[in-house]
Amino acid sequence: MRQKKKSEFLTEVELEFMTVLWNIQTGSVRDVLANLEEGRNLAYTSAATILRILEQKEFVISTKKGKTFVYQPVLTKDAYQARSLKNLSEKLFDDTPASLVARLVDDTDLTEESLEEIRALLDRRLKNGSG
Amino acid sequence: MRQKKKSEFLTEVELEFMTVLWNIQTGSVRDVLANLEEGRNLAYTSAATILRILEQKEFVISTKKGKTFVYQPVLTKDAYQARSLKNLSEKLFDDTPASLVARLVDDTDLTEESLEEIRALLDRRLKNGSG
DNA sequence: TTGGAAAAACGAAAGACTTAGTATTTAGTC
DNA sequence: GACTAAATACTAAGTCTTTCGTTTTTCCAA
Repeated sequence: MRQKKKSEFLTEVELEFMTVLWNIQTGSVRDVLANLEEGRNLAYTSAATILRILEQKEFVISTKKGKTFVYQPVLTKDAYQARSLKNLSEKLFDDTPASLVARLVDDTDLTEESLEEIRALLDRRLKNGSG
Repeated sequence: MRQKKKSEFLTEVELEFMTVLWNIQTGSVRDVLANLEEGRNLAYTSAATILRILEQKEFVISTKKGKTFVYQPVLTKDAYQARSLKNLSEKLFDDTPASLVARLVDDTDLTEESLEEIRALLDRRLKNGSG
């Protein structure tokens, strides 16, 4: 027997939709549909269903403008990024963020610039303490 | 005959099982079951099913020892970590690893030690070039 | 050689995800 | 107030995930 757990994370399609909403900030079903990537042919009703589900899961809220619902993210992209990273770190990196960064700089083909950039922001963070 | 689409990523339970296998390196259904976290009560047949699915998806291979199958990861943990990070970076960080690290050091409560450690390995990586 | 225990094979059930069709409601127009 | 176009609500099909029960196979010991 499996109890319904409050889903903390977005499914694939949900993330796709939230990404659009994070970009356009606010929009109707048609707006979101129009901002999906080229070649994505999704029925209007499918998009409406996804948005309704996102509202059920409290990732977005809607307000009625005329006869149209306008959707807006509740969770910021930054917050969801942080949540996802925390989860990945816990589940796959033994809750050791340093090892996550190690894997990132070892196995992804990062440019020298990216590496410098990363170090620079670490330096800033270490100087400004607050930790 | 349509062959089943093999997914590139592990589901929740699959990851749980792979984590055990990455630890013990090789093991039977009973071995894996015994190494799940305390309090996880899963039927033998459930564990067997998960391992069968993992084999179907080619995350593990099995060899027969007497009447028992012994399972072994095909994909290393390192490789799967890299794959997951690449995916997260693409899907949620606009394919910009630096912004991923930025989020990590900004929003996760990292200890000073973690930060130092991360910078240290960046320094090593920058000195040893190899990029 | 056969009986029994352990393992594997098979598949079912419940829920979640994705997609979309049909039905109903609604805002504005005449 | 009735009509119409557009939006929302409802529902369903098909697949995947997670769990586990039932049936079949397999090895070994008596």
